[in-house]
Amino acid sequence: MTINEVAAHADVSRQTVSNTLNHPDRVRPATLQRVRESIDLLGYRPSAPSQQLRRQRSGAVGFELNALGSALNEVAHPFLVALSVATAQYGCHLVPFASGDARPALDGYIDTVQRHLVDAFVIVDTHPMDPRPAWLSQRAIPWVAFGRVWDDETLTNWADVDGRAGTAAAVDHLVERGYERIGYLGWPVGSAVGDDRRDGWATATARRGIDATPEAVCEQDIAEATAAAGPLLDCVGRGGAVVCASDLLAVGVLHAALARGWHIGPDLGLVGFDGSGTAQMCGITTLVQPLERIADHCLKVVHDLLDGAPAPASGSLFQPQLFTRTSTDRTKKGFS
Amino acid sequence: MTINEVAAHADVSRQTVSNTLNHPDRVRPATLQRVRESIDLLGYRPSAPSQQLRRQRSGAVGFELNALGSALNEVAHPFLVALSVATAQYGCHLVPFASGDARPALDGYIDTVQRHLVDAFVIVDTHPMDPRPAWLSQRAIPWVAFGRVWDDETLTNWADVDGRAGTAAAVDHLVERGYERIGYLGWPVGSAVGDDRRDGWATATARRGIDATPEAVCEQDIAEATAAAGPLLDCVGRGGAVVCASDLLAVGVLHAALARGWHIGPDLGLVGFDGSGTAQMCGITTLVQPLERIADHCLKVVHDLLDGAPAPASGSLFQPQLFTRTSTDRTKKGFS
DNA sequence: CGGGGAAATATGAACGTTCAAATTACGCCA
DNA sequence: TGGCGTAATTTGAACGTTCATATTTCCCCG
Repeated sequence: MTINEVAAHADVSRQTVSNTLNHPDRVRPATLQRVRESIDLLGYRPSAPSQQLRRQRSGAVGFELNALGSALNEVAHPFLVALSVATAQYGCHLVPFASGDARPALDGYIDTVQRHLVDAFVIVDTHPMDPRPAWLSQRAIPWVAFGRVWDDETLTNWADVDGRAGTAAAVDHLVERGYERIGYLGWPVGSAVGDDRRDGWATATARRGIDATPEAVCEQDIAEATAAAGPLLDCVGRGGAVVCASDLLAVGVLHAALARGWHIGPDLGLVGFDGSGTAQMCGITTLVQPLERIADHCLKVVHDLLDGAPAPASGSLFQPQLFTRTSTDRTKKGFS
Repeated sequence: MTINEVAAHADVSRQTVSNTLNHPDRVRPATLQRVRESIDLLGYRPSAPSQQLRRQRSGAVGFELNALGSALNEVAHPFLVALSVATAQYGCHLVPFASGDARPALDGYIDTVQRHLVDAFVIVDTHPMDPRPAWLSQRAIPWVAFGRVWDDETLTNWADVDGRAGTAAAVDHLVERGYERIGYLGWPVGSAVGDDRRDGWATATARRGIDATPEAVCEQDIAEATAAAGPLLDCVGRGGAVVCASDLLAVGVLHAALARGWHIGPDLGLVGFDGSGTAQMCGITTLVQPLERIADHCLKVVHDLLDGAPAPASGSLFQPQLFTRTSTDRTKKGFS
C-alpha cells in the first residue's frame, strides 16, 4: 500500500495525498475529505524508511541499555516504558542499543547516528567524567540527559529528580506521623546524587529541631545495607524511623528490623527512594520519581533541539512524590 | 558521507562499494582492499533508511512493552537487554512500542508493521486466548514468542523455560543440602506456567520419597505470599524448605520467616524462580532463566522465518540454571 | 463573459542504496 | 597477436516519499 495507490483511488496526485497528511491547510476541504476516506479505506500508512530517506531524519531517539548491572537498576525499565509511551506524542520511536564490557558505550552512539538510525539520544546514568555529553555536543547531535550533567555548567539539557526536596518531604512526613528519631542510610560521600538526597534529610531534620539523627553509609547492596542498618536501628530505637537513599537500601533496613522482630510501621518508620517495584512489593513508603513527566520532558527537549531551538536555559528539576505505604503507618502492622 | 563519496575516493563506482560490503566475493582482492581502506578512512556507514527502502526490509524487530504492571515484571527488562545485545549478532535493531490501557496491544503491532518500521516481532507474556499469535500468523508476519503459545499446537515458533525441570532441580538441590520437608508456594491452579512449575516440585518430591510436602497458593503479590507462607512454615518447620513459583513469592516467604526470627539458610531452605534482581539482592537461591540464550534463539528464529525458512518443528525448552545463594546454605546465616 | 490573480493540484527531481542488465577488463589458448 | 569466454566493474532503474517548481482550476470583478 503506497501513496500512489491511494492517489489513484482518490483520483488525485501523490503530492495531494502527501499534503493531506502533512499540510492539510493546502488542500481543499472537499478533496481533503475524499483523500482521507481513501486513506482510511485502504489503511494506508506512510512508509517510515521512505520518509526517513527523503526527510533526512529518522524520527528515532537512541537509548543506551547497559548490559551490566541491569538487574539492580530498578528505574531503567520503568523509564524506558515511560519513554516508549511518550514517543507516540512526538511521532517518533525508540531505538535501544546495548553497551557493556563487549561493546564500549560510545560505539553504540557512533554506530546508530552514522547509520542515520537515530537523530538524537536520551542518556541516563550520567556521572562525573561522563564522556558522552561533551562527545555528543561536539558533534552537534541533539541529546538530553535524565540525571544531572556534571563537568560542564553550560550543558543545560537535562532533567532530574529533586532528591533534596524528596528526602525533606520524607522527614516532614515522618514527623507528622509521630516518629521522633529519624536516621539516614545513604551512599558514601562523593556520589552527587547521594549527597543531594542526604542534604535534604539533614536540612529538614535540623529545621524540625530533631537532635537524634544518626546516619550510616554503605554501597548499593542489600547485604551491606542490612549490616549497616544495625547500628542505625540501635540509635533510633523502637519508634524511630530511617530515610534511605534508595529503595534497595530500605529493603536492607527492613530485613534488619524484621530480624529483630520489629514491626515495620509501628516500631520503625521507613522511607525509600525511587518508587521501585521492590518498594511496592515490600510495602515501603517511597519517593516516586515522576518518570512519565520526565520522559515527556526529555522527548520535548530533544525535539526542540531537532527543530533548531536553543537548549533550555537551565536543567529541569522534577519533584518526587511521596507515596505512603504501611512502612510509615504506626497503626498497622503491615504484612510482616 | 555517502556511498558515492566513498566511490569517488576509491576511484570505483558506487556499486563496487556496495559489493565490497555485501558481496565481497564479487570484487577483485586488490580493489577490495582499496575500497575497504577508503571506507575505513572516511568512516563510511551505509544509511539505514536507504537500505531499508531499497531492500524493502527494515531489519528491525518489534517488541511490545506493556505499560501496566511493568514494575512487577522482573524478567522483562533483563530480557530486553539480552535482546538488545543479541541484535548486534544479527545486524538488526529493536523497536520497542508501548501498549497499555490507552493503546490496545494490537494497535502497536499494526502500526509498526504497516509503516515498515519492523518486519518481525518478539512477543512475551503469552497466555491462553492471546490474540497475537493467530493475528500475526494470518498476516504472515514473522514472530517468535518467549513463553509457550497456547490454543494452537501448530504454532511452534516459541521458546520457553522448562519450569518442571527447574523446580525438580530445586528439590534435588534441597535434598542434597539436607533439608527434609520441602513445601511449595505457587499460584492458583489454572495458570499454565504455574502448573508446570508445581508439577516439577511434586514429581521430584514423590521420586525422592518425601512425604511432608505441604503447599499453598496465592497471587503474585508479596503481602499475599507473606500471609500464605505462615501455614506453610508451620508445616515444614525449622529445618524445612520451600520452593516458590517465583522470586517474588520467595521474598514473601523470606519475610514471614524473618518475622519468626528464623535464619534463612540454617532454619529454612528457600528457592525462588526467575533469577531476578530481587533474588540477587535478598540472597535467595533461584532458578536463573538463560535469557541471553533465549534472546539469541528468538532472533535466530525470526531471521530464519524472514529468510523464508519454515518454522521450527517444535518449540524450544531452555533449562533454567540453579544459582545457589545463602538461602539454601545450612551453614551460613546469610545476611539476616 | 473574459481576464487576472490566488488557490489548488500536478509534475520532475532527489534522498542513498541495491538489483538487473550492460559494458569493460582480463586471462587463456589457438 | 587476435579472439573468445569469464570475471570484474559500471550504468540505469527503482524502492516511497517530500521539496521545489510548474501547471491547472477556481473565483471574483470589470
